[in-house]
Amino acid sequence: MTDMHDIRAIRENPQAFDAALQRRGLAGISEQVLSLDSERRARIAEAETAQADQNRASKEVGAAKARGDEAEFERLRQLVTEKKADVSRMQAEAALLDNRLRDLLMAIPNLPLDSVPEGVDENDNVELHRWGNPRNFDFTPVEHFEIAGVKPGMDFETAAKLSGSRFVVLKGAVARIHRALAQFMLDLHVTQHGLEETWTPILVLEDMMVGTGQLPKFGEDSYQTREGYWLIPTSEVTLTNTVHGELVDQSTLPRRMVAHSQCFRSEAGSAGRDTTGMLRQHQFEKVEMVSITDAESGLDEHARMTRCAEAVLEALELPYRTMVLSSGDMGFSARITHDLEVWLPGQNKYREISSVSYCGDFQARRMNGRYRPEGGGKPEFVHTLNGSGLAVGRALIAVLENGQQADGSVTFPAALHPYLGGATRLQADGKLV
RNA sequence: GGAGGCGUGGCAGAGUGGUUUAAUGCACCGGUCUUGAAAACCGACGUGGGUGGAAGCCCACCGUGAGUUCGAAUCUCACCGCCUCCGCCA
Repeated sequence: MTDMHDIRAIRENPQAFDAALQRRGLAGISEQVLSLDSERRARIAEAETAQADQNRASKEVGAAKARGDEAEFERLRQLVTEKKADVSRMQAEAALLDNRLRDLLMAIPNLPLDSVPEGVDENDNVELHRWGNPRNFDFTPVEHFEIAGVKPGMDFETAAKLSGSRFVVLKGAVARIHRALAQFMLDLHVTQHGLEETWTPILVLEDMMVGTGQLPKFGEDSYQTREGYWLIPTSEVTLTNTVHGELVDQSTLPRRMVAHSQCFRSEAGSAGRDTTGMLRQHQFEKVEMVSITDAESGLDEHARMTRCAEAVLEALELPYRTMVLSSGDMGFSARITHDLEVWLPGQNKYREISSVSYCGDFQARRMNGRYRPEGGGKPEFVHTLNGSGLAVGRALIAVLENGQQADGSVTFPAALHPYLGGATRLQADGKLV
């Protein structure tokens, strides 16, 4: 079976496994895992012994038939039939236990690294550093959807008519700024950070959602089509699963990719949260980075990817702080996560705009993505990382709120000017100039 | 939507009921040769699981799962995925 977790590691050090889960606020489960595991192995051993007997008898049957010994042939035939029943029964028992173990392990999240701060939720996240200083406003800054120049281009009413709540229609200048942001980010990562521009499907087979960890546990958070396709909640799903079932040469690592895609989330557990504005939508755009690396360079790659995301905010002159998530606030597949929180003057707080996670071999195990070490040797699981660079809708919010002026206009960071046809600001009447 | 085809090791590709312990080639690895390299030659070379100090031994795996059979990569059925042609369509 393909292990979702390293069963050998759990056998060798069940305390460490439980301790890691407890840091996530989960009960220790190694006892249950190991009892299933040892039971399963016992059944396997029995089944294999019986199978070996059957195989031996089967071979002798052929020989007896060949030399015309009918009596011996009949006797052995009988024996094989009996053994076969034994094997079949024992294998069924083993398979049952194997499936139960698999189901159990499938639902267990990745283990936090030791460096992850202990905590139960976002209040225990630890700030690593800040960049930039929030502006001093000589007026009271408002939220993005309240800015005079933004209002004509951000239409929640029409979107609600078309699609219900948590959707938006962007028009005119606002739509263009949104597009400009995505293009700018993509260009930055491709030309400055060496990531490979990638365009992927946004409908995927169920297996891919299992591979990155959305399934089987979090099906409620995503959308599925009548045909069985899943709409990706992030292009982490497609980019990471490019190595699904693959055995690649180590020399091709690291593989650094970036994609700009639509993302779809049902926000099932977010009722009542961020209901105004376009902070939390069912459909949004994101520029996503993914790295496929080997076991040795995973953590260095994490630092690098975090820098790639930070660089976007710095280029856009948006004040932010970099957090390391506490053990209780991390996502299912992550071993460690850096969140970038951008300053939103309208809310007077820092809000998540990027999340950069190192997943170790967790996702690779689920999708059986491996590499052949240089110089030969046994295949090893790749290590995977993903990070937003950045969420486009939230970047739009940040640019609008941080650039807002007393008269309801918005000034843009210089990096964006070329992407806006040279425009430097959004007037209070909604026009770009 | 209609019709047909295909799924074998990292890759390519044999194999249609029993010496398949899965041929062969390429790639990778070790070596010989060479000033060095290439070529050539020699050798090793699938994945997972169980067991065991170790060497080893055993089991499974030819998309997945059932079935037929003394015996299945090979036959049957279902499912999954891929491809081609036609139709429709950005």
